[in-house]
Amino acid sequence: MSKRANIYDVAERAGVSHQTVSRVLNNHSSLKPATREKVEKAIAELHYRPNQAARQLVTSQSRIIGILIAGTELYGPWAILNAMEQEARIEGYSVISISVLLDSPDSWREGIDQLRNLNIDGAITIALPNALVREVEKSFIGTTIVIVDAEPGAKFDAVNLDNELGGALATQHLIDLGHTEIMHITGPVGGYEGTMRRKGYESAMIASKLKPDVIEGDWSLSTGYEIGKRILSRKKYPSAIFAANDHLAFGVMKALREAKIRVPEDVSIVGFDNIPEAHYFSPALTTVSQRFDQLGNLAINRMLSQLKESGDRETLMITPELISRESTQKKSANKGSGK
Amino acid sequence: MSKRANIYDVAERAGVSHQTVSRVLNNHSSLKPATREKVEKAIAELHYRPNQAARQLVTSQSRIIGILIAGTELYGPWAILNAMEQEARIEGYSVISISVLLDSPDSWREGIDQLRNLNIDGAITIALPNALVREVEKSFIGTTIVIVDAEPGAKFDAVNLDNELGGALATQHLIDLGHTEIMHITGPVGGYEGTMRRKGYESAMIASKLKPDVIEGDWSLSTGYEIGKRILSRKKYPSAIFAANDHLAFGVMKALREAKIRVPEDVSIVGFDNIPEAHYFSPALTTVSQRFDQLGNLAINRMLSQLKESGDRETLMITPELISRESTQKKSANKGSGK
DNA sequence: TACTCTCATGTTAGCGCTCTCACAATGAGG
DNA sequence: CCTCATTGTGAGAGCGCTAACATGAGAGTA
Repeated sequence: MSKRANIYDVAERAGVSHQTVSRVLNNHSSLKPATREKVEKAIAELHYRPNQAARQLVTSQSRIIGILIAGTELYGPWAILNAMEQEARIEGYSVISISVLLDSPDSWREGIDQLRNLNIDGAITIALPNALVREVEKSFIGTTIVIVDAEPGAKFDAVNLDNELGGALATQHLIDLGHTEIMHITGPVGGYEGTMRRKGYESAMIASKLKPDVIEGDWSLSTGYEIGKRILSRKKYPSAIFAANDHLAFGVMKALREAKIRVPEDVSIVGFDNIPEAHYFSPALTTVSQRFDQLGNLAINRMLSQLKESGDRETLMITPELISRESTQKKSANKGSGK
Repeated sequence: MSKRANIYDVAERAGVSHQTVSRVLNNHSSLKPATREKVEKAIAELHYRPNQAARQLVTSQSRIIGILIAGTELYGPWAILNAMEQEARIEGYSVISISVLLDSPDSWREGIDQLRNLNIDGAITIALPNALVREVEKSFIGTTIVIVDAEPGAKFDAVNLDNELGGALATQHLIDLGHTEIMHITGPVGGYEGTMRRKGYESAMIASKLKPDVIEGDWSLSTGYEIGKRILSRKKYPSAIFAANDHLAFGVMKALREAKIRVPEDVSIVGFDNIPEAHYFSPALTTVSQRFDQLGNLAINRMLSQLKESGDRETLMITPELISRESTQKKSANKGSGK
């Protein structure tokens, strides 16, 4: 195995010109079946693989999609990324993902820079804060962009979960169970998803003439725990809590547990995301389920169709679903509030 | 913004030859500072970025590392991958990850194929079944390979957690608490990590003259749950269980909870991995912690040093640590066994 | 039989870069 | 003032591929 074969080696072996080999490689029409077979035989014998760099150089497309992702601790982004990778592979594309720190603009710039140095055909952003999405839009002028789980801009395709609906669903579930003091713990401020979930919560509350009670969080387990403790230090605590994601809910539940407050008997809890652990938690977590895989697939499909026939901008929305488990129950008259 | 600038455009603007620009780009010595500055100014003004494809074509290296990963549901591989991406970025490398299905050799072939079509400088495998690792070794002859969390071969660098030690640590912890009937739920058969953890368990048991009691599992929550139910249907159940990962432990705990068997009062449970949720579970899970980030960093460092000065093969090992939480306690005489 | 027209294949140029080699300019030593 | 090393810069080739154009062999038509 001296050197990697190139297109001329194949051509020589097959007794044709290198151009004919290229035609076989790219599935051109007007090729005699016999010729094609000869070439394919030679390709197989030499274990020939086209050099992607050369191909990229001349076609100026890499069949690589760059993905900018934040919040590396979280299940959601990874699940989406994974779905994207699978879907892209089917279409012969690959995916390069760069993950940046949610709260470090320096790391944003660095990530964007690296992505720009790569020859990517398009960029997808997953769950980025609004400010970073704007940054990406500015940096990738001329590049196709698809935005996932972030504030849609008019200029780019976006694929989102209907976070507002999800927030409303969660809240309405608690209202339907008779709760009136329902607190909401938000995701990080400046993030699209959290903002929309909060909006859903607020409108559902107001629609039922209830007073919203919001405390700002982020997506982390530890913040959930901290906030749980903070809630307990109040004079009065709510009978139900809607946390903006499952991790926050887990954190809160730990704090409640430590204070011997029972879920769901004393406090009902709803999460958001339906991460795999939610079903197995004790008590099993009522949550809003989102199809991460679907989100990923849709995003890739949008990207590829933009790449092929750059059509109109679209914002797709997928619909969340409430999964009712053990962590929520009807409010009982004698419980839920006061210390 | 008509077209992307190339090296000649920069050269013209700076009043030098393209070759001098190339030298600036590649940090050659023997360049007058004044010349360098002129060129850098032109680069900035034109927003010039070198075309990677052209560079790859001539240098025949892409500065991209391909990563083959399995078990997409799991926290561990993603955490490792994430660490790798960060570390690679520091060195100016990028990472392309391909994830394959643990139990589908078809998907293995496909993943390997895609990776081979890419111009990667090296390949890293994460947590693959032994059979797949062998497959990778065969397919990437001539390519630098680093194996993470899998059976080390003599021919390649490997970076592993000391899984055997981890298994022993977990088991010994239970033995130290006075347990004698300690069951182990393994990871998937044919996987390196699970096998080694089991080995650690078995030697610890035998060293204490206890009889190993093993049931084969995989890495999933649902399998943990199924096995939990199966254990309960026995005449006698153990007073302690060591599950090969945290997800299995969570599953088992749910099954126990449903049967009103208390953890840790009736049964102590130890997991493995220390996923973020472990600390927040109810009861908080005693587990064996592994530094996924460290694993990822080491792997990238091995890879890069191989790429630079292909030295000797090494197998690195990192050390796990037992994290004792609420799910384990001293065996009390009157409990733990029988229905 | 000459003339188009199609199909199948070959020839050539060039994508943007790095590498090798050649050469000009500078300065030290005789 | 000439030689010779040393340093800085330029010219040209070529990496492996695709796209555009060129060519030749048959088939179809008058």
